[in-house]
Amino acid sequence: MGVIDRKEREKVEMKRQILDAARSLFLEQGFEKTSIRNIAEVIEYSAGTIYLYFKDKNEILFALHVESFSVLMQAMQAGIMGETDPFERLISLGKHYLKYAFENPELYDLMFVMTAPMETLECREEIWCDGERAFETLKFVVSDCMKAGYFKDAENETISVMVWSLVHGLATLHLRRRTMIFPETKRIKLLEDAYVQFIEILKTYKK
Amino acid sequence: MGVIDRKEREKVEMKRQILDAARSLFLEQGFEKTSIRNIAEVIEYSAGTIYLYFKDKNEILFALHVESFSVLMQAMQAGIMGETDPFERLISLGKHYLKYAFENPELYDLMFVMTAPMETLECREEIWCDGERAFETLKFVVSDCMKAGYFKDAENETISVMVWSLVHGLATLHLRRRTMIFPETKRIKLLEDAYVQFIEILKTYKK
DNA sequence: TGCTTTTCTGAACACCGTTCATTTTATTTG
DNA sequence: CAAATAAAATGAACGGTGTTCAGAAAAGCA
Repeated sequence: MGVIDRKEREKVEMKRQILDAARSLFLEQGFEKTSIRNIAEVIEYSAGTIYLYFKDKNEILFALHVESFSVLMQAMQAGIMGETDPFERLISLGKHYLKYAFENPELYDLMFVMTAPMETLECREEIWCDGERAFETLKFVVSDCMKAGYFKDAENETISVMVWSLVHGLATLHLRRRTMIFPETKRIKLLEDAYVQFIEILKTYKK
Repeated sequence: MGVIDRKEREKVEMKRQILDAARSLFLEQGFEKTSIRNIAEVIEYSAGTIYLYFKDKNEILFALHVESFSVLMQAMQAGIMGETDPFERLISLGKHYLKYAFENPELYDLMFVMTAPMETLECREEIWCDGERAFETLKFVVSDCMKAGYFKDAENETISVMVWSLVHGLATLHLRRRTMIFPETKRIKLLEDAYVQFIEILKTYKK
């Protein structure tokens, strides 16, 4: 029967509609202020229908989180491919990561700050594969840097966590409004400078 | 009239009761799951009464945020006073900051991650003084390090933002469950190693 | 066409933050 | 002390939330 195939397609299509509506509402008015009823209204279905396609609101967040990772991964890959020198690759990787965070604040939040998507994973007893893949990419680049003599003989994973923490820290301090203490016009510059400075210091730590 | 003095004391006392109840509920079951009605129940008043002492829920969060900063500032001061060498002070400052974050995850969240307290400030058109004071402390220590020849001739503020971002990144990646990708037994060690490694790299960046 | 299965709805539930008329309590005045 | 006034506390109500589920509507099959 081609019917069940079509039904399957329709189910996927409906999930798409829900996610598209959810994403657009989230980006427009934030997560907190977006309700299931809002999403239902946009796709012109009743609120109850949403629950035939997603277990709960967290599962919608989680699905968007997965989507967003594929975009970030592309950006990161672009960052790597644009350079040949290992250390330049690391610099570019970080820049692309930060660029993604600043250009997609709500999505970055979903991927690396909100606890809701992690709760979905935990109750499914699954692993955070998307995060792991992104981190593996970083480790890969760090590994090449080490082969080129950078980072003396530190542990790859230690260096990678350090780099990740730094860029994540820069991103979240800003996205969660803690750069309020700096003049508005200088905030971005200060964060960029801090990143450049960090890279500069890293560069000098060679064998 | 001694009456209005007493009334004033009673008002302060009531605010204390509310904040104590709120803090204990928050630490116990998180912010999201604590309602005004919950708080009211603990102090054995009706929910409406809370609003005679605090404008809204955000203002309660903000008050706790202020409280928490005074504890963090003490911890940071202790970190500085425990050492005499400028660079050792910086190391200790960071350690105490991280210790506070890991020992008081909910409060750290309130101080540096949640947007609610910042919104209270923004609609009051005030400055985030508490954050500023903490950052000034860091800048002070960095300044002493620079006088001792560290950080070549980088900008104090740039270095300070970098250090803050790194420790904040370490803290939030963990508190918001993004260290799930590492084996549970090694998470803390990895974060500590990353901090030590960062310090080690910083140390070598001298004039 | 009638029967079954799938899909969808919308009312209901138990919450939430917040407001406000009303009642209770405390203070001041005659 | 009693009456009048002022302050504090209540609890119902409002409009919202996520979520569930009996019953209605639509689709697929005989």
